[in-house]
Amino acid sequence: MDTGQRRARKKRQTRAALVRAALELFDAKGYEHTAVREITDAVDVSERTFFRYFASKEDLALSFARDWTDAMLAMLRERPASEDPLAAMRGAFRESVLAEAALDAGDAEDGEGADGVPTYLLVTRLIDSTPSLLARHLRYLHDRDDEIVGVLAAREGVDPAADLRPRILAAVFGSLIFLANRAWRTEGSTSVEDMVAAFDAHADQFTPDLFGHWTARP
Amino acid sequence: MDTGQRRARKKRQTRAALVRAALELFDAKGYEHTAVREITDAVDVSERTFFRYFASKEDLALSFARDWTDAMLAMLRERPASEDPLAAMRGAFRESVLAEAALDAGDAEDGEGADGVPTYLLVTRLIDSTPSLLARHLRYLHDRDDEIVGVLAAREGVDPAADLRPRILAAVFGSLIFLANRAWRTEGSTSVEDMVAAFDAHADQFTPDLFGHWTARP
DNA sequence: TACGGTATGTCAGTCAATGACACTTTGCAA
DNA sequence: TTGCAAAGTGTCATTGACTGACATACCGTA
Repeated sequence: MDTGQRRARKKRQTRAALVRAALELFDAKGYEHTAVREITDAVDVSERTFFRYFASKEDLALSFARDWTDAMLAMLRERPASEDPLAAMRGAFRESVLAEAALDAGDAEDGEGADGVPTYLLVTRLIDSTPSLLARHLRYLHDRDDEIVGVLAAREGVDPAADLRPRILAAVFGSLIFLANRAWRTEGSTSVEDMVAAFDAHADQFTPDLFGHWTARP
Repeated sequence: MDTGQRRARKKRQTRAALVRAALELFDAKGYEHTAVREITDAVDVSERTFFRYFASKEDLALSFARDWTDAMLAMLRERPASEDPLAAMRGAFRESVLAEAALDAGDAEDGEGADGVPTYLLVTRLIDSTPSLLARHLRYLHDRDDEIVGVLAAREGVDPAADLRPRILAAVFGSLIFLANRAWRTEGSTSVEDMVAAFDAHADQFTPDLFGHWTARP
């Protein structure tokens, strides 16, 4: 249906230019203080065009989160059945983060993001520091939880409507990602490997002694 | 500082009138299709006044959620130390929901909400069916998780910065509430007791067999 | 009663988002 | 090559949430 090459390429370019300009502006002056107008001026397209590419300003800011979630779900589906649910999610997380980071390094033609900062970090920081974006992002994750639940339930052969375990695990997973991300950024690292390590350290803490009364841990 | 009685009373009245009018309109025509203007017209105040009472339209819609969270936290703090964390949260949930429902029944001068529908149900339904509200609500809960974590950690004497158990439990708690709420509404009940029962049924499923591979449950 | 502070109204303006319509470019076929 | 239809874009007008500045009405108190 869309055999046209030049046309498709131009679209991709415009879209990429909008995202790039937007992220730079967001990083420089903050999300709230960046008007759509400024973004479109930087790329020299009309404001109307912006909204033909993105449903909203938030939509643009979260486009990376969407890509990552897609990747993570794809990885999760491919995990061997021998892994238990938690192990599968940990594996899927690791693989998807590394894959996205590689992609990012790939199309970083003249230095990533503003200067040397990987997009993954840029976007995470942006979301976590912008209340309205954080809200949208949480809802987005919440929406996609259903898919995670579906995959986990299928893997383990349980009924997701009656058995809450997949649902609970998905919720916990989301929390762990959030906390690990924040911890990672606090430590000031920009390496994706460190991010994955931070996640693993957090996931290690998710153990059965969560139930009953708690006693101090080693 | 504010000994004036008439003044304070009028403020409360205006605020209550705005909330009441808003909820009725939201219920009748939906959140998105209700303009702030319509709400203020119904109460006969200026649009500017609305924004002096509420930071945003969303702020008004979520004011009940705030009240409930306050109540739930207060209850949680009062739970006996003998209860393990999960039991304490279950108790706090039950008590706070029943308390808020009683409050609601109290000031429902001429029939609750639109007609006989308890505010708790009205608001829950509204949030769950309005994407932008759901987003804000999720962020709100996320923000207040810190407080829950603090209480749980203090109860059990663990360090919330190093020990993730309180955090994870708070996240799971949020999920359980959501799911129980939805299940309850699906069943068509408007009784708060049923809501509490639904929550308990869900919480019962949160057990240590969450770890490792899953086997079918009885 | 007069004063000071607080609640409210009015007005103008910003910004995100959407619909309607016109114009230009591109892909493809006669 | 020409010509047409679709896709992409621009322009304009409009709605609706929200904010700041300033004026006005109101209440509690000296």
